[in-house]
Amino acid sequence: MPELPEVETIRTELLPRVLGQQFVEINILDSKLLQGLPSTELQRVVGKSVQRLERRGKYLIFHLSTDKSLIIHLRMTGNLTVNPEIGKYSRAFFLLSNCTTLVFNDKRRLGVIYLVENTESIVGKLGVEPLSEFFTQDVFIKLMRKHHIPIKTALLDQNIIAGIGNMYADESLFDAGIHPLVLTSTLSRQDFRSLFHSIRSVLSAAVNNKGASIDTYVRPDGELGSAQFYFKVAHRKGQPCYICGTPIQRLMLRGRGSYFCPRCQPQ
DNA sequence: CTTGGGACCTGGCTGC
DNA sequence: TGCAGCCAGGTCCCAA
Repeated sequence: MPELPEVETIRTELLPRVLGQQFVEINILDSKLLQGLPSTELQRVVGKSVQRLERRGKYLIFHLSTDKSLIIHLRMTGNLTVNPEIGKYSRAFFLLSNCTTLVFNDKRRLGVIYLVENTESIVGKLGVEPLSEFFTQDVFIKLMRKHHIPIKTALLDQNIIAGIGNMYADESLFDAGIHPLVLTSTLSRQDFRSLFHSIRSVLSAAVNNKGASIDTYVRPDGELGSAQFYFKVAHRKGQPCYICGTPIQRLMLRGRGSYFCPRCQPQ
């Protein structure tokens, strides 16, 4: 699933292909993508160029040479590729002035495209960027201590920290040796310090590995990411923990599967 | 404030 | 071989 490392990889690899380029042609194959925005509105982007490509949480923001910005969220199964064939799951494609074709593919049709004047109307509620300078130990501890909820629920709340999804929440908690159900209010300062460093190292390692190609995620050029090869708990139910050999378990938390080692992450 | 559930969505899997 | 039923999880929404 596209989480922060996947969206960041897409951003950096797309950047040289789209920066400064004009939209020449826009084709929406699945109008559901636009969430009710008339397709004709989106056509007004034709002739505008990409001034800046930004990631905020799991959102990708195309700042254009107009007062509107194009925002894409890939949700569960979306990806963005350049110059591929238009396939069964292609929902939209964009032709750019350098002849790059940008294709939005999405098997499960949950991905969305917004066109807005004020990007804050979409991303304004998002919490702190975990790889930014604004995310410090003290900020993290203050944010966590405001809540009394299971730590994994807190990590998944995009309005607290932006960009962590199910896979990297599990990996971070394993790295810090913290059980996903432990309440934020019962964790020690040392627990938070440890988890803070785990979040940063898990996310930055995954960015360096170009994201995790589980299910439908591919990089813009079609290549796979390799972060999945380094997963220690995510999607490893029943397999032995690399540290202690105990079989990895899975529990349900707010309708999401949570993978953890019952021995390394005691409750 | 928090929790739990449902909705969206469909490919892929299981089991009969 | 077919088909029903369930699962995957990012985000939003509603009821309790």
